[in-house]
Amino acid sequence: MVRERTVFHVDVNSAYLSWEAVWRLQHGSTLDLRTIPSVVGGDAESRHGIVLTKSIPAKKFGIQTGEVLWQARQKCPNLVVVPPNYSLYMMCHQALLDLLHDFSPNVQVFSIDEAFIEYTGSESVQGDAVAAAYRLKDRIRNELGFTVNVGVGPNKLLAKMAGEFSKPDKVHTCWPEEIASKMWPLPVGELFGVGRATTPKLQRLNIMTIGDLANAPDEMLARHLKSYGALLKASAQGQEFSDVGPDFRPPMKGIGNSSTIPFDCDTLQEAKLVLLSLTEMVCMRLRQTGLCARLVSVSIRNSSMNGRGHQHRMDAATDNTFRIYETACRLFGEMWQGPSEKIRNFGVRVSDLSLADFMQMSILQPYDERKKRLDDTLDRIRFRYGTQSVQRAAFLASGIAPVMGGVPEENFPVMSNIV
DNA sequence: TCTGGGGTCCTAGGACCC
DNA sequence: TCTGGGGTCCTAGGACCC
Repeated sequence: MVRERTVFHVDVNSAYLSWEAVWRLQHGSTLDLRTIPSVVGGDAESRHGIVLTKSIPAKKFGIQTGEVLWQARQKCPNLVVVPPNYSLYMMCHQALLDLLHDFSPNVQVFSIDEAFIEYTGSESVQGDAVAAAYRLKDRIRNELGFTVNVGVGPNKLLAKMAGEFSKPDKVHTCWPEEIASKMWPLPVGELFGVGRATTPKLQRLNIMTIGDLANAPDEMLARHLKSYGALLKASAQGQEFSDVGPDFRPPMKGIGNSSTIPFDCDTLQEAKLVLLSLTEMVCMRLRQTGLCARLVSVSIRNSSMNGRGHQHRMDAATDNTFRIYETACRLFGEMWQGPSEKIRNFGVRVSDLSLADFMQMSILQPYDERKKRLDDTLDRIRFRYGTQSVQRAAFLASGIAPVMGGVPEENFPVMSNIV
């Protein structure tokens, strides 16, 4: 049967852990991490000790993604914890992408381990959609060594929901006539868009399953969830109309980096170094994409895990590290209570972006050619020799990294265009 | 024993203008 | 003698995703 529209969703099973397992097997290990209770976890010493990905056996112990490692170990004393290796994951991501592009010209990357494929119109060449989904799944397993789930449906939402039905190494469909039997019995929290905060809200309204949500009165949803209620109800009914395609990527809205530092910061001097370090990374990425920003936001989280943020709209867009750093410092100064408040996490983010080519000259902040040259020089050195190859003198013996935050080698837009 | 990092979108209240 | 109302911008905060 040929459908009006057919979309695939491909999702790597326990991505980081699978990739780690495959790499180890290929490098002489006899132990397959996927077959034992194991997790990829951050470094507890530097206060990054959470579960990033769990194996299926680990899941059976009740271990959850995002959980702190010591809690996970309490649930499973024999838990094997391995550190993350992001460059390996980027390579695996690329390998998967290459294979998907070989399978179809219409691939939309959704995250490091997920992608959509528009299969509409491919039946005449590749045959029945479900059979093709099985071929794709098996080919990934045989050629790359890790398993995926492939969800098949009439739109991106249902394809994605289908991919979740059971794991690993599975193909599932969720066609319109299957929504009631396959999707509606699931707990409402399983629906894309229903998270930690909305689940209890819906449960209080006696909405326990996706089916309950699909049949809930509009007026009640609007009263408790505003416009989000109608969106979620439409999702529960399987309605979603966005396109698949690399061209459909929404333009980038902002660039930010944040970091939990290994110690609690309680001096202005240290705080400013952390802010500079983050600003270096943010601005490097900003200049790399040829953009300038007008809005600077700083966020902090203190030792009690309470967080807040401040933002400032500058008179003119800039990509200059020093200007953005100065703004960030001022914002921090405005919201920090002083040494009594110990800060564990800092974030710097820029938004309200515009093309650097059309950067406005501001009368208040005259364009500073020397600052621009310094930025360009540092960028070139760091691009060639690595981010740690040059550093500002203030960082020497500070114990604070001169450039902080990850550089995503690829931009992963969230499905903001869903609906 | 201690809780990551990268994003996007929506809402609400106050300021300000006409 | 009485105190409108709509629109937009700015800022903070919360929700969601992987």
